[in-house]
Amino acid sequence: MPSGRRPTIQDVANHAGVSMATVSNVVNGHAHVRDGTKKRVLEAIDALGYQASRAARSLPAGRTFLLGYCLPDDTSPNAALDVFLHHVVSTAARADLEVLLFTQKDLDKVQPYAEILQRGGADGFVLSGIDYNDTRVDFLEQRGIPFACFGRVADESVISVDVDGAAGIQAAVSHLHSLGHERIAFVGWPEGSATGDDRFDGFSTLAIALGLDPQRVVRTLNDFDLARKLVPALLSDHRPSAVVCVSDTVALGVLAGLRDEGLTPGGQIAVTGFDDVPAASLCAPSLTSLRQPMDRVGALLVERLVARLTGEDAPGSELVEPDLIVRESTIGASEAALADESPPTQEGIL
Amino acid sequence: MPSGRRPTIQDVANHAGVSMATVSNVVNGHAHVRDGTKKRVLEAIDALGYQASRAARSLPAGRTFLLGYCLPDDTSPNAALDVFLHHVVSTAARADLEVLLFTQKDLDKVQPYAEILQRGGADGFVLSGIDYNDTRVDFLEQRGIPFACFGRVADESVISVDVDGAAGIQAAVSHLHSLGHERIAFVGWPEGSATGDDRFDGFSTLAIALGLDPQRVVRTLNDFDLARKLVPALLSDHRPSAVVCVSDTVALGVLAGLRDEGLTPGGQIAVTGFDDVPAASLCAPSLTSLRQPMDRVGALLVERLVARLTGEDAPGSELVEPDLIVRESTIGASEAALADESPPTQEGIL
DNA sequence: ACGGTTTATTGAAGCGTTTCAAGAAACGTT
DNA sequence: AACGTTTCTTGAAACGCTTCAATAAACCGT
Repeated sequence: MPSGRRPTIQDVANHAGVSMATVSNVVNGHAHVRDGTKKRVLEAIDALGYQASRAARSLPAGRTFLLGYCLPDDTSPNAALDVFLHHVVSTAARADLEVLLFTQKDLDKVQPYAEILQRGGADGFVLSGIDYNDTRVDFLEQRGIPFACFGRVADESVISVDVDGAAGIQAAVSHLHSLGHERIAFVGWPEGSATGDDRFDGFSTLAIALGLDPQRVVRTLNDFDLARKLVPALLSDHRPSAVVCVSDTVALGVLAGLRDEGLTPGGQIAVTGFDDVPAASLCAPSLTSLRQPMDRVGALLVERLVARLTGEDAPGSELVEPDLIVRESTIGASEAALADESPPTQEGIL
Repeated sequence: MPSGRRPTIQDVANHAGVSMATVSNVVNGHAHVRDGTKKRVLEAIDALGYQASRAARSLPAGRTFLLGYCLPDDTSPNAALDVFLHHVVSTAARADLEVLLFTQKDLDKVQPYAEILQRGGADGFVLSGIDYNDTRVDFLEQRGIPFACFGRVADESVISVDVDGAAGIQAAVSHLHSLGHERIAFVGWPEGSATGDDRFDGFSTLAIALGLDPQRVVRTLNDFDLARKLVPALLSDHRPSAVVCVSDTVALGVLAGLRDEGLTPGGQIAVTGFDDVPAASLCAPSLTSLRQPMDRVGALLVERLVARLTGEDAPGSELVEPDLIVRESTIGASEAALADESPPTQEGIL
C-alpha cells in the first residue's frame, strides 16, 4: 500500500497477510516457512517490487553487505583494472554484496582501512598491489577482518591469489627456445619487488635448466625511455637472439630501441613482454606477451572472501597461470600474417 | 567505555557528559552548540576514536551517503578509468560521500539503477558512456534522482561534463596546419556515436575555415587492424601529408599501415590520435594525441552532483578542453629528441 | 480424541543514529 | 529581582530491519 515511498517489509507483510518476521525469514531463508506461506510472501514481494533497504538490514544484522576496495595509487599494474573490478563487482553481486570504492589520501596505506572499519563501512576487503611485508595485511589480520589479497602473502592462512610470474616467464622462454633461440637475455626490474623478483626467478631457473646463460640479465625501472636507451648496451657484448622482458612497458621500450639500432624486432631478434597491456596489440610488430587472467583473479578472490565471510574456511593462497599470447615480436610479421588472409586494399573502410 | 566493540554515540555522550543529541549536533553542525560543550564533545570523539556508523546514520536520515557508479561494459573509452575513478572517489570523499560500484548483468542499462534505488542503495549516480538518447537519463530524471553525466545530454538542466572533442580535433588540425600541412585527411568512426560525430564536426568545421579539403574523410570501426588495412586506400588518391584520427586505436593502426607501405610516420607523414592512451607514448614514433582531462571531469561531475544533493542548484552542462600532447608522430623523431640531451649508451641500466 | 513432539509463525526488543518539540540556561531589560 | 527573549540542551520517538523467545499450528502415535 505504499503511495510514493518505497515499500517496507511491513507493506509486504500486510499484503501477504503474515508478520514482518515471516517475510524476513522468507527473504533470508533463516527459518522453515511453509510452502504456501512462502509463495504468498514471494508474490507480495513481487507485486510491490520490494527490496530490503541496505541501511535497515545492516543495523540489526551488524554487517554492511559491502566489500571494500582501495584504488591503487600508482598506475603501474592497473593495465586491466577495469576487467579486474568488473569481476570483483559481479562476483560480489552474486553473493548479495556490493563494492565500496575508496582511495588513500596520504602515504599511509593503512589509514583508509582503519577509517572504514571505525565507521562500520565494510564487511571485508579486497587488496591489490601487495608487496613484501604489506602493512595492510598485518593490520587487518590482527583485527580479524576478512580480506583477500591480489598478490603473494607469506602467511598461508591469508586468502591470496597471484599470477604465477615465474611460470609466465618460463612459458616465454620455452616458446623462444622451441623456436631455436639459444642466446636469450632478460630485462628485469631492480631487485626488491615481489612481482619483479618472481618473474626473474622464472627466467633464472629455466635458463639454468635449459643450459642457457643465466647471467644475461639487465635491470631497469619500468620505463619506456629507459628501456629504449638500454638496448645498445644489451647488444654490445655477445648479442642475444631474443629478449625476455619483465613487463610490456619495458618490452615496448626495447622494441623501440632495437629499431633505433636498425634492427627489425620479430624478424632478426625476438622480444617478449608481460601483462598484455592494450599497447601490446596496438603496435607493429605486435608484442608477444603474457596475459594475466584478471577475470579469474578477481572472481577467485571474491569467491574465497565470501566463503570466509560465510564462516566456511576457504583455501588460502593460489597461483593462476598467465596465458602466453604469441604475436609478431617473436614469430615475425610474415608468419603472423598467415592467419590473416584478407586482400590488402579497401579493407576496413565503411 | 567500549571494551571490544566500536564506540557509539552514547559512549561519546557519556564521556563528554552530554546527551546523544548534542553529540549528533556537534558532528553534523545542525544546531548551535556552545563552544565549551563542543570542545568537550570533540575531545571525547577524539579520545574514543568515534565515527558514526554509516548504516545507523542512513536509517533515520533517509540518505545513504553513497554515490553509485556503474562500470562500463565495453572496454573502449576506459583508457583512463583508473584516473577517472580516482578523482570521483576522492572528490566524493571530501563531501563525506563514498562510492558504490556496480555493473549491469544483462543488456538492460537501466535495471541496475532501478534495483539500487529500490533498496535505497545510493543518494545519486555518476554516469559515463552517455550516448544519444540514453535511457538512463530519462529514467533517473523522471524519478528525480540526482545524477551527473560524463557525456553530452540534450537537456540543459542535467548535470553533464564532456570533453570538447571538436575543439580537440581542431587543436590537432591547427597544430598540423601551423607545421605547414595543407593536405590533411580525417579517419573517423561510422556516423551515429555522440563522441565520434563531435570529433568529426571539429575536423569538418575547421577544414572548411582553413580552406582545406573537408571531404578527405574515411570512416572505420575503432579497431587497430581495420585502420591498418585502410591505409593503402587512404594514400591512393591524392596523398595526404597528415592524417588526423578520431582515436588512438585508429591512429596506431594507421601508423602501422604507413610503415607497411614503407613510409616513415612522423617524418614523411604526420599522424595524430585522440585519448592519449598509454600506448601513445609506448610506441615509436610516439603518437601525438589529445589527453582527456579525466581528473577534471571526474572532480567536476562529483562537485556538481554534491551541490545538487545539498540543495544548491549547480550549473548544468560544461565542456572541458583536451590537451594536445605533441610527440614524434607529428614533429618527427629528430626534433622530438632535441628535448632529450642524454648520451646514447649505458642509459637506463641499474 | 488426547497428550507429546515437531514445525511454523509472531510479538516485540533492539541495532545506532537523527530530529524535533519541549525544557533548561543564559542573557538583556526594565 | 522578575520577566521576556534568545540560545543551548535533551528526551524520546522514529527509521526498517533482524532475531529470538514464546506462542500457535500441525502432526504423530496410541
